[in-house]
Amino acid sequence: MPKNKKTTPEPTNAELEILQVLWEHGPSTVRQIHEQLSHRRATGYTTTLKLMQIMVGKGLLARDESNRTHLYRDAQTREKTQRQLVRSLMQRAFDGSAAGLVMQALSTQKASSEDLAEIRRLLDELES
Amino acid sequence: MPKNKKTTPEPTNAELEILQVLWEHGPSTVRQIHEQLSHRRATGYTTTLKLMQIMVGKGLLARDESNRTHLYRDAQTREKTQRQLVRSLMQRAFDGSAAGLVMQALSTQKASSEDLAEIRRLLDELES
DNA sequence: TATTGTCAACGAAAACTTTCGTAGATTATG
DNA sequence: CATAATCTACGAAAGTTTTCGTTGACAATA
Repeated sequence: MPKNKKTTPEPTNAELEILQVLWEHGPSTVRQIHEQLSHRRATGYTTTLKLMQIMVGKGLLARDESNRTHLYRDAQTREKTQRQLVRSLMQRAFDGSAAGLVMQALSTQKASSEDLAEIRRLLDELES
Repeated sequence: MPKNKKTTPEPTNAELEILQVLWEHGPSTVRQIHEQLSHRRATGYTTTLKLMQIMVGKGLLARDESNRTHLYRDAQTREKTQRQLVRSLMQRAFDGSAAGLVMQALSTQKASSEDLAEIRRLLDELES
């Protein structure tokens, strides 16, 4: 009985870690997610399970229950989730300024020259 | 007896709202912050006060107690805090990719052509 | 079939964040 | 001076997130 909220809530930090694994590996079981997660953080299996159940409740994940071992996948596209997070940070810390955020991002960590080229291409698109 | 943590923790959402007001108006009293804040959210004066006291404890704010009415200011520069948040989001949702984050940010909201030009300048710098 | 292992479900504890009521001190006002 | 207003401090309640122990169902296997 999924909740019927208008908007999907933002994933919490722990939830995002699970999403990252799903983004990298595609639909997975709890066991698989937990396996990957345990390389980064030290939490129990049931913690991961519980989080994923909560995420289904929130509409962040969907699952296939046709087998005993459920298969989970992201309910939103990666891009949609990322956009939501970026928009949120932009509002909360950059007063809504995309340029401000972009500039901090670029000065924060060196992007590869391919990345920079791709950003240029995007700029060209946006200006046309 | 201030804590002596090596790194300043990330501001929470409510804390970030307070920082935004400080960024806009400069060093302020609790009353002033609360006044500004009340335009966006509905919380009591003591809530704002308590948050700001916690923020001092965390090292997010500093205060001048020489007068009865304390004067608060940000303990980190705006840019430092923003970079910290951007870096965190980059890690948590973009697998450390600055380019990925930048591209979502640019496609999220139209930046002005001056902004775009400024970003180009930054790209030029980064490539040299 | 009996034992062992894996799974989902549940609930509650622990940790963290946000809220505000109350108290005591200081300053302003009548 | 007495009263009211304003401020900091404190602590605890309410809300949210993260953690994990335990249980019962099912499956693999000896």
